[in-house]
Amino acid sequence: MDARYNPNEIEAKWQAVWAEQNTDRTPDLADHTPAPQKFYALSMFPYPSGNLHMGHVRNYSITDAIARVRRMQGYQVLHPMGWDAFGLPAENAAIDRGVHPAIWTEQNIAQMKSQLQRLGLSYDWEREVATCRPDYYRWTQWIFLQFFAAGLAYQKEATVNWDPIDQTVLANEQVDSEGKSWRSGALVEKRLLRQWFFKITDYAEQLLTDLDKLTGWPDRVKTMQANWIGRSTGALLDFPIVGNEALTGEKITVFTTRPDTVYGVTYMVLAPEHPWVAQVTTADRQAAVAAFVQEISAQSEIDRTADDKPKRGIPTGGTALNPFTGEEIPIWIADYVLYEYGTGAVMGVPTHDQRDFQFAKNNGLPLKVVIVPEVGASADAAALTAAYTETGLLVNSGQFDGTPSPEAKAKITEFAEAQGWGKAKVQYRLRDWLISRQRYWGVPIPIVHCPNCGAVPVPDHQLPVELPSNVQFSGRGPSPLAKLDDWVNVPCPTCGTPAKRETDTMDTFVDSSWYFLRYPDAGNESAAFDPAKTNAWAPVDQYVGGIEHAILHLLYSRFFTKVLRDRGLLNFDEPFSRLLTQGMVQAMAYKNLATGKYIAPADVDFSDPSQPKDPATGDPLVSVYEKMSKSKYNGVDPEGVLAKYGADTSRMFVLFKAPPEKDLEWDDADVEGQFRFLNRVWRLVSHYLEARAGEAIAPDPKAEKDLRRAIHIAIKEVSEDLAEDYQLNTAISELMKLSNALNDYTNKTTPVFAEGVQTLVSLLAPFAPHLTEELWGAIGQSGSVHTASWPTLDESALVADEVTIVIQIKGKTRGTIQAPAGIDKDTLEQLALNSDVAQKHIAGQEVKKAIVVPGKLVNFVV
RNA sequence: GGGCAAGUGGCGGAACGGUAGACGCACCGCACUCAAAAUGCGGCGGAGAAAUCCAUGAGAGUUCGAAUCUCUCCUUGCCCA
Repeated sequence: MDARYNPNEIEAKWQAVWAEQNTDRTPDLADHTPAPQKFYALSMFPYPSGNLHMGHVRNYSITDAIARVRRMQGYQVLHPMGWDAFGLPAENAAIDRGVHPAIWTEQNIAQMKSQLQRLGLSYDWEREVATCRPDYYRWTQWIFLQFFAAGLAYQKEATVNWDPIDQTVLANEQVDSEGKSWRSGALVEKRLLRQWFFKITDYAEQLLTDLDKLTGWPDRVKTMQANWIGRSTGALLDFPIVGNEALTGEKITVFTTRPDTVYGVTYMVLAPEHPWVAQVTTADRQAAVAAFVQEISAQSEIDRTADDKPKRGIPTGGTALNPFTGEEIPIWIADYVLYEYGTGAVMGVPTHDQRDFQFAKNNGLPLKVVIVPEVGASADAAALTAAYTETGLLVNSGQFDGTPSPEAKAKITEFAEAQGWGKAKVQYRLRDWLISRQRYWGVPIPIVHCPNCGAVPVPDHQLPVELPSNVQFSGRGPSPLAKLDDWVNVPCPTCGTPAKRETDTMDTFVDSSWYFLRYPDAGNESAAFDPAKTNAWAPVDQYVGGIEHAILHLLYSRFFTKVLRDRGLLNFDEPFSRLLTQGMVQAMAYKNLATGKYIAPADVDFSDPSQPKDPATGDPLVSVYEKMSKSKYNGVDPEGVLAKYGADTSRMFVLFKAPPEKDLEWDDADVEGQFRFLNRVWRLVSHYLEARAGEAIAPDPKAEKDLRRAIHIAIKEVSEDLAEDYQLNTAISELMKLSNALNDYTNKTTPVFAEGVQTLVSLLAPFAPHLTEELWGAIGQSGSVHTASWPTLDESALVADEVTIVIQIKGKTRGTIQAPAGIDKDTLEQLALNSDVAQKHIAGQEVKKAIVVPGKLVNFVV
């Protein structure tokens, strides 16, 4: 064994050995009877940008440590990796640099794969998937057709972002905060296009109620999903349109969570996109209304509904009837009503809804109080300075006067139902998932549009519908696929008539909504997966990834799982049993508050160390920890850290510095600290080997027993830290304690010391796999430490002869005594009472009560 | 505005309702060295000579005992409006 720890040398050596021996191959569950204990450990797969960043290092180090621990604990482990490889950046590279997206993507995958391998992550690379490869997206298409067959994939008109200069559709992320195209700078317009949707709303209730099953998920993620689904109970109420020949007998239906306020309705509002707008509008109002509609169409949804923006609207001249009061009320259109949400129309109750209140005040609409806080309270609308949104008693509400408002919700709904004016309704904020993308680098939607048969699924045996490779990328005009006539024009699979392929591709979230089902059977060429294999490995036992996926990716994956279960392909209904959302990796950034610009750390003027300055302006800079990013010049490249300290130190640092779910502040000094620790472990083993080779020294029984206790405390604590919640930072601190105890122990020749060294190497293995593999061989163990078993806790070793007992007087700690372990309560109380500490503080006072916690403390109440 | 987290030394962070600050970083002292680095030993919340006292965002409460449980408030972050 070398005297010096040389990480680069041993890491390269062991990575080659592991690769050659295929150490991390997944065991075959079918080989084991009875069924073995399986463990499916999964990190969220990355987008292959070509550059590994610290967030990846953190994510994968966490999951790898977990996978390695479980292997050592005897589980059969599946720990795969793959690539979320479709998406915009590849298409941009094609436009900007003329390199085909497939080539660009595969190059990036190769690059990132070698970076990942440098980290010593125990992946079974035989199961690698890449969503952009036909052997994968063939099955994405097949799953789409499963949805289609189940009536869960359908087309409807929806708005898209339209760039009028480039004549192309833009993704939301290609539109900046000012509503301009990132490429052309043109003001983005809204256009209606016929597009594909997944009917996730059919599963809204299940997706909500099943959150209760997810006991291994962080509460905040569940809350975020629940908010996103947004279940609200209320009523659909109908307001007949009056005085309009074209719409005779038609009704405007609104959804409201406050049917108790229906007697206070003083106007109706339609979304500007509502199909009846033109017909409802009276002749004299047509021009003004059309202009308003045009203007609103240019605004983003966020602008339209933001709380701090004034709500704008204009009257249509049309009139509706409030059937409850018999009053005629004006119909308006306004920006804050969205056509996609609810029924695209709302009832206006200015007195009991704050948004309606402001709208009515701004537009001179009447107010009518229908709920008062208590009996006899003023019902004067003019006196209100804000809407009264609390519960109360109904007034001005006909037969419902005096009813408490919560009760009135149900009563008025029942009454409406009886009268044929409406019905109770559960509404969700969740909308159907728009999966159509008008671009090239995605999964082609396997549909052919036939003039006779309509939308016809491409037959299974014709899958995959491959992406053509002879494509021009300009970033202008329609999707590259739509421009390829020989690709678009095909006969209808059903009737043979000339027909056209669907040219939309799928949202990349579709690709990632099922990849975890593919890993258990990644090579399958005749099915997306063999249900027997996927049911055996899935659900994922531990999923690890960023909080930014708390809503969409995780919700979509849950949706897919439920749909595929209902199609008989899966026997479970939640894909991820436990979820760990790791925090961000942050680093110090220097910001000039005056200019709002970030300064690269290398450029900062540190001539006054207490006050960094902007080298250009001389302004003082504030230093703050922020998420690593190019724009803030605070990124730390993993390659540099790996080259300098090696993979083991990098892994140890990201695992030790903060609990996994919290943000981690990058600090070079702390990386050094971890490097020092690994060096100490190296020297410890080195000293141990020297001592072992020399003459044995007679052991001191008491010291040996204490050391053995320290060893088994470490086993206990580390095992507990890794049991469920993965407190990796404290697990490593326990290893440091054990290392310190062994270092302090002078007689390194004894069997107990040898046990200590072997235990330390084993417990450290999941975190620093290369170092421990080297040391495992050096101390004379055969095979790999990673296939060795996890140290077994000997409970008897934890028992101490003497324990420290805390002496408290009236709950205040006054000192400690040493007492024999395992003595009975009364003896302990006597011992404590007679102690110097107790005598001094009791000082003649009467002891009224003594609380004795065996092995811990005695508290005297005087 | 609503919901969910969180607030502990100079810093990151530990603490089944039971000695607050484990472990690490930074810093200080000492040893080794011509010197430095590395390494090793020791110190390190505040006040005090000490005995002790005070300290977990603020305030109340429950309890023999509260960083931990309850309530009110303040601050920060995230999600939803």
